[in-house]
Amino acid sequence: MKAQFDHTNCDECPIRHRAVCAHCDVDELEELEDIKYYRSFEAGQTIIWSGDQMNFVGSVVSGIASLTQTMEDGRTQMVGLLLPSDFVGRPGRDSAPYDVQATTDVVMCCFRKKPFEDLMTLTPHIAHRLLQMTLDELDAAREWMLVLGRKTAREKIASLLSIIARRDASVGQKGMSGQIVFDLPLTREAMADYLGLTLETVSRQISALKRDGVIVLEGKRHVTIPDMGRLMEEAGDDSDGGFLI
Amino acid sequence: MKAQFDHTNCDECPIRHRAVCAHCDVDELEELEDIKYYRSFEAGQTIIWSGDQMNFVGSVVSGIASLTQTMEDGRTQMVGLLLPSDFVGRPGRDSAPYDVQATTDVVMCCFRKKPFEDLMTLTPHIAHRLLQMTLDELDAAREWMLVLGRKTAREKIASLLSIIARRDASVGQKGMSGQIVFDLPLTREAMADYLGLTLETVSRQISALKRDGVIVLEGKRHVTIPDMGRLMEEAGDDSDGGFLI
DNA sequence: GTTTCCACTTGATCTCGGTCAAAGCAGCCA
DNA sequence: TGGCTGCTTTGACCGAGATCAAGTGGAAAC
Repeated sequence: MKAQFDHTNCDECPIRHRAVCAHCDVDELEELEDIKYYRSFEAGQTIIWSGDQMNFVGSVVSGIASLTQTMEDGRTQMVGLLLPSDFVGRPGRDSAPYDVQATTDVVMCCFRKKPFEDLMTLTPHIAHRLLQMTLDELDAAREWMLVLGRKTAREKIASLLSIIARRDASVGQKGMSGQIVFDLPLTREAMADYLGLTLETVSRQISALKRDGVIVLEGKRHVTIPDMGRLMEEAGDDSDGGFLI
Repeated sequence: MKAQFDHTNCDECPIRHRAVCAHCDVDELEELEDIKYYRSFEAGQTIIWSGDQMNFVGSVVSGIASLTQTMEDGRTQMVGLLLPSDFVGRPGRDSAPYDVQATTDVVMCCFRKKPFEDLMTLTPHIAHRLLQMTLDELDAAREWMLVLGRKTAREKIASLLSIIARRDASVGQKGMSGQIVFDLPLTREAMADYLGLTLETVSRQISALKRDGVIVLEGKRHVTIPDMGRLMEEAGDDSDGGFLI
């Protein structure tokens, strides 16, 4: 598992064009290459515990990780979904503010924090890129606040499906009837934790969307979206939201 | 109103030690001073409309502003509260992702975006400080996701009160019985928009907290917290949360 | 083959917060 | 002084989603 990424050159990296190292020039990339190493995690494993010292930062290369906060009585809220190319860690901070968990098997490209921070002060490209990525995350978090605070259960499910579709999907039949097909990377419980619902409600609403023809389910995880516009309407988003079919 | 800040030197600025310009050295500060200007807004005024071109960035000097997202059918969610020293704007972005509104009368210290961005590429202090502030905002947004997704109405109110208390309060009687006293800067409706509730529910829960002695109200806005620990328990936060009385 | 397990579905009931409606209350203008 | 106007409180009722409780189905284990 680990070997499949070891010794990979950065310019062959599948996520490089979206990750923090995008737009780095050749010598910057070499510096990064010197301090990087890969780590693998199995589904369910906790990558970082809330409050832990974090001695590395890095990017998700494959798989899905999640950021979760938990109250003493066990109520949990997922506060972020990390897909390939997303950045993990806070340069300049010592301890993690929430748990990071591997939702599926995950491979990460890691940098020890100190050398990375040093590099960041020297290479404005990286600092700039990191600021842009952080601003994107902030926008995503705030968009999610609207979902959590004001949307109905059905709208929440539709919102989650369209977010996953947007980042994770492959287009099936091309052309005008461009269906979107993907596998849900989350259990019903994980979806519930992301959406601020119970898993029963998630299940019921998915059944309802299926009954109404908004989605097509094969098995429990394989989803087809016959009409992305319809799904976005169900999500309550402005008609297009910059989404490209 | 405007005149009271015009021509002020940065090193006399009341919010300077917390704002984006903190830790700048003298010549950096002079550069900022060259491109800064003040703008005032009245309570209720919209500072930036969602989707607008943003040609400036800046810091809140006094007053309170809020970031809000609105759905087509009118449901609105406040996604951020900007207190003095908080930064407004996204270097490197053209259009605003949400409305910025003056909740009270607001004075802002603005910089035209282009010169600020240029300055940022030259002065690592500012870029670094901005990244740190953005990471703080991200943490705050994610903490709020837990509030929106998993807390009860009573816990939501208690959470909001303790956040305002933390940043906005003055300590009354010093010593062991350190009461905390402040004026609510938000209407019941604005609180509801922040908490994902209706204004009626906000009103009822405030009445309940008052009845139970968690808070003391004089009039509708003046709040005394006799026991901050008690309030934080009601908010469902971990006992101390790093809060210092 | 069948047992077990786990993720999921479905049903019955309850409850918290939303909705609708009516006052209360302070500041403001005439 | 009196009536507006806008913010707030309070009450009565309702419903979306939570809770509690079976039941289903498919894949791995024996």
